Amino acid sequence: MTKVRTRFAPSPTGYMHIGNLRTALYEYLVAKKEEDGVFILRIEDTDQGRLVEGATDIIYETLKQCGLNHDEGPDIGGNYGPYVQSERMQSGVYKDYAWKLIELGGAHVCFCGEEVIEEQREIASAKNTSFKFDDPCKKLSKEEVEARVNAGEKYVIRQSIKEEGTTSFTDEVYGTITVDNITLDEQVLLKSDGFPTYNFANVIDDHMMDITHVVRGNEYLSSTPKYNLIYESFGWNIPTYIHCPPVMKDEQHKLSKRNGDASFQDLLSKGYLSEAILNYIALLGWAPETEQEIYTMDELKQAFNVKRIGTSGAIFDIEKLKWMNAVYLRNKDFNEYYDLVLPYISEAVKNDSYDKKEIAKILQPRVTILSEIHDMIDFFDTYPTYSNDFYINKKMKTDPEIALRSLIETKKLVESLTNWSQENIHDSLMNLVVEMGIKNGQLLYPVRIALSGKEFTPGGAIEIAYILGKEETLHRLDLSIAQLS
RNA sequence: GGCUCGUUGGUGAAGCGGCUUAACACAGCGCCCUUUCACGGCGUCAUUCACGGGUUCGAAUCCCGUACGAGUCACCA
Repeated sequence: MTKVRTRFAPSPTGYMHIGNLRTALYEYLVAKKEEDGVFILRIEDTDQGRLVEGATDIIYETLKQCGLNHDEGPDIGGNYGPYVQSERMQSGVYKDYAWKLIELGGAHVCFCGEEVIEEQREIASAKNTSFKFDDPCKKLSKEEVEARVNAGEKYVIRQSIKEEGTTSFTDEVYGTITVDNITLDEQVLLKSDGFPTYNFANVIDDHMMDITHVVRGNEYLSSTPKYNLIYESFGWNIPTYIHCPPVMKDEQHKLSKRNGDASFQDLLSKGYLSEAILNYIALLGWAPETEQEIYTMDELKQAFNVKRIGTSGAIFDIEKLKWMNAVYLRNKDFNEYYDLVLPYISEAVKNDSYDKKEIAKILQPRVTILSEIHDMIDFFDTYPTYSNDFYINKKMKTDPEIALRSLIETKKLVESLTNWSQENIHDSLMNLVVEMGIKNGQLLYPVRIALSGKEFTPGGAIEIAYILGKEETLHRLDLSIAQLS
């Protein structure tokens, strides 16, 4: 059995999209499932018009952040280089192969301008029949073609497809697909600027790089027979195809760059972890055999199986990603989590006298995405103005009147406290509850409101008081007592 | 319009002819735990698998048709 070789072949046209990233993930997994599988990065930049500066760096950066490390690629080399199509072109390979394909009867030279095609299209639509370009250049003699090419006339090379028969192929996901050759379009292989089209470069490169498994979106399903015809003309081995269903924004629309839908970079900047994103998208369109949902990359390599990729589009559900992100955050070892979260805490809480570690602790079971941290803990720094209505809570059986009594007693207690430990604060307050003959919530709920000025907070009264320190606790208690009086 | 593909709950999905009066997870709802919110625990949420026929003792699972959706038909990838 030959080594499995897969390739991720993006165009450098901007941010990395979720669907794209998922394709990269699947390609990586298909290769890495095997001991000696090879994952390759190839840059497809044959469309000079759409190139975006810096886009290639985003691709490198993203793969790195995701741990989808490639074994061969433009930045690290390999035995099948170059790995950028515009560089490959320099040797004239695509042109040579295109001409060779002509000799083999799989292609022909075409001098038609857009007008000729347009004209035929109009006639077809006028007659209400389906359009298929019937290239008059196919009838040109070899001599005439040579003469015109030599004379410097602009030309393209189009694929030649016979009208009879059918072409079938088997996709690992979608099964066997058969089409009538007559419906196949004689696509351009080599553009007039000398660049190959994606369709052609792809076939040539995949063959030259010994790619064994082609993983791509199902939008290529209908052009795959055309590629296979090229492989057949050359007498090359056809790779194993793995077409993936699209990642959708909603039932009708794919997730796309054009609509400004969230990219991988956007998600990162909103505070999603790359591991969580990857884990989540692995499950979009692929179902594991077991009920496990949280996977490390190694586990994913083990569990991944092309046969369990689905066939229908999957809607990207940010809610589930949020949940998964929270799971990752919660399950992290505290120190690792702390490193991750510290910048966000420091940004929200500038006051250095507060113990950031304690803040991180109360946050860990509650954070979902990092960017939400700010609003959760900014009350430590800036005591907000709040409404006395916050003191009304039916379940806790508190109202402003009870609150005022509790706060006054708490203040007296706090003033007398000498040992400012969480344990001591807890025990003293609990004693006070007993002394006052009220319920826990009637004391602790108002105190928490008084200290935070917020209805909901990470952590309860005791934790917050502990972090604020005795002085600030008394200060806030005073302010709240004044407000309630 | 032609061709190709798809259709299980709000979402991701399992199921591949009887074990299914359709798993699991997210979201929702309710309860418990509890000093708020979370975390954790428990329960509930499709009598039904787009629809209509057929095959079969038996169908979400096989076949045919219809509807709806997507992709493709570029010198884009």
